[in-house]
Amino acid sequence: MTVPASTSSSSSQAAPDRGRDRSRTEEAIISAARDVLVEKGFGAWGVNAIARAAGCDKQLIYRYFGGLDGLAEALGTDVARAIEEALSATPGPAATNYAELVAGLLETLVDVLRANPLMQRIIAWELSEPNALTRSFAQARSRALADWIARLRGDIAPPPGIDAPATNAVLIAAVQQMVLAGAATGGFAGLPLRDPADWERVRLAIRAMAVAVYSERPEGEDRP
Amino acid sequence: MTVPASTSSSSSQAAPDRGRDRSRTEEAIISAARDVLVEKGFGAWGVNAIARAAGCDKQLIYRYFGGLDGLAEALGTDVARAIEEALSATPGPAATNYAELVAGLLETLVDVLRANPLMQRIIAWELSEPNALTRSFAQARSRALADWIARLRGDIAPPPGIDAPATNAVLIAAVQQMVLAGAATGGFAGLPLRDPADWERVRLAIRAMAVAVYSERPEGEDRP
DNA sequence: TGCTCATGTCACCAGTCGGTGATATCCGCT
DNA sequence: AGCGGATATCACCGACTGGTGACATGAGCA
Repeated sequence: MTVPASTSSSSSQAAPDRGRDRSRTEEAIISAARDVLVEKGFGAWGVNAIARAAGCDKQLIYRYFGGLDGLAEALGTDVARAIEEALSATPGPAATNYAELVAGLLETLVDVLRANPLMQRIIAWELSEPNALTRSFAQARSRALADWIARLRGDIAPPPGIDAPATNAVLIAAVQQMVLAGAATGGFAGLPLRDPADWERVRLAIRAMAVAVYSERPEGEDRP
Repeated sequence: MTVPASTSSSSSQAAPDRGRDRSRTEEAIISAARDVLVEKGFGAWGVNAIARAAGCDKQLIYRYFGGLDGLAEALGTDVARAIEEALSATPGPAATNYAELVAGLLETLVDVLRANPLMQRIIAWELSEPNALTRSFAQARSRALADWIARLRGDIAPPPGIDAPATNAVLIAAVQQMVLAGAATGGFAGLPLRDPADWERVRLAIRAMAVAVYSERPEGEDRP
C-alpha cells in the first residue's frame, strides 16, 4: 500500500486538506488573498504568497481566476459586498441639520475605517501605485460610501454659500489620512494616535470643524 | 588600436563617463536614488535600479554608502536640507490673527507639497511600509515643518477653548491626503483634482474651515 | 620608473517572482 | 468495470532581486 502522503508539509496557514471542492478552494484563495494584503501589504501581494497562504498550488489561481487580475476583481466584489453590509449595519446619526449630520457621519467614518485594516491597505495601495487593480477597489469603495451617505442624508440640504462637495471631500480626506497615519506610525504631526483618548481628541476636532464650517453664515454670499 | 569602447551602451539616464571622482559619483548615486523614487516609486527603489539610473555599478553603492540603509540615510539628510531651504524660501502669510495665520499656512502647504513629488512619494511610502528608513525621512520632514511653523507663527497664540494641536493635525492631514490623492488618481471622493480651478475650490474649502473653526467662539468654554 | 591604493567593472551566487506545460489523482457517469 | 473530465500538484522556465568576491584600470607618489 502506498503511504497516505501525509499532508503535513504545508505552510503555517490553514489546513491544506480540503477535499476536491472547487468552490471551497476558490473561497480559500480569496480569503488568502485578503489575508496577505492585510498582513503583508500590497508589495507582497502575488500569486506565490497567496497560494502559499491558501495552502494550494498557484496554478489554481490561474485556472480559477485567470491570474492576478481576475483574482483582484473577485476580491474587489467581495470587498465591496463586505463594505456595503458593514456600512448598512452602522446606525446613522439622527441629525436634523446638515452640520450635525456631517459631523456624525465623519465620526462614524473614523470608527469604520479604523476597524477595517483591509480598507486601509487598499487606500494606501491606491495612493502609492494606482493601477487598474486599485481603481476597481476604489470605485467600489467610493460607490458604497456615496450610497451610504445618500441614504442617511435624507432630505437635509447643505446650507447655501458653501461648497459642500469640496468641503466634505476635505473632511473625509482628513479622516482617511489620520486613520492611515495612526495605523502606520501611531501618530501624525506630533499628535499621538494610540490611546482611545488620542482618538477622542481627533474626533472632537473633526466635529468642531464640521460644525463650525457648516454653521457659520458666510458674509455677503446670500441671494438677495 | 582598440576602439574607444563607446560609452553609448548605458541606460537612458546620465552620461556614464565621469572621471574617477568619488564625490561626483556619490552625488550621482544620490541623485539617481532620488530620481528612481520619484519616477518609479518606492517599490522599485533598490540597488539595481539606482545603479542603473546612476550609470555606475551597484558595488559602488555598497562601498560608498554601506548598502541601501546608508544610502537612504544620505538621501534623508539631503532631502531634509532641500525641504528646509524650500520652506525658508516661501513667504509666510502676514497674518495678525490665528485663524488667518493657519489658513495661510495651509494654503502655502498645499502649494509646496503639490510641487514636491519626492515628498509625496516619501509620505506614501511611510503610509504603506513604515520602517526605519521612512522614519528618518518623516522625522526630518516633521522637524522642518515644525520649525517653519514656529518661525512664522511669531507670538500669535491660538484662541482658548480649542484643541489647536489636534485641529491643526487634522487640517494638515486633509492637505496631505488631498495632494496625495490628486497626484495618484486625479480626484478624491468624487471631487476632481486636475485643473487649477479644482485646487482653488480645495483651497477655499480649507481656508473656510480653518477660519470658521478658529474664529467661532466656543460656547461656555471661556475662563471666567 | 615602479609601486600602491583608490576607483570602477565584471561575473557570479542564492533566492524570489510571475507564468506554463505535463502529470498525477480522484469523482461521477455510463 | 472502465472511461472521461474535473481537480490538484509538480517541475520547470526566464527574469529580476540584493549581495559579494575577484579583477581591471588609472592616478599619485616615492
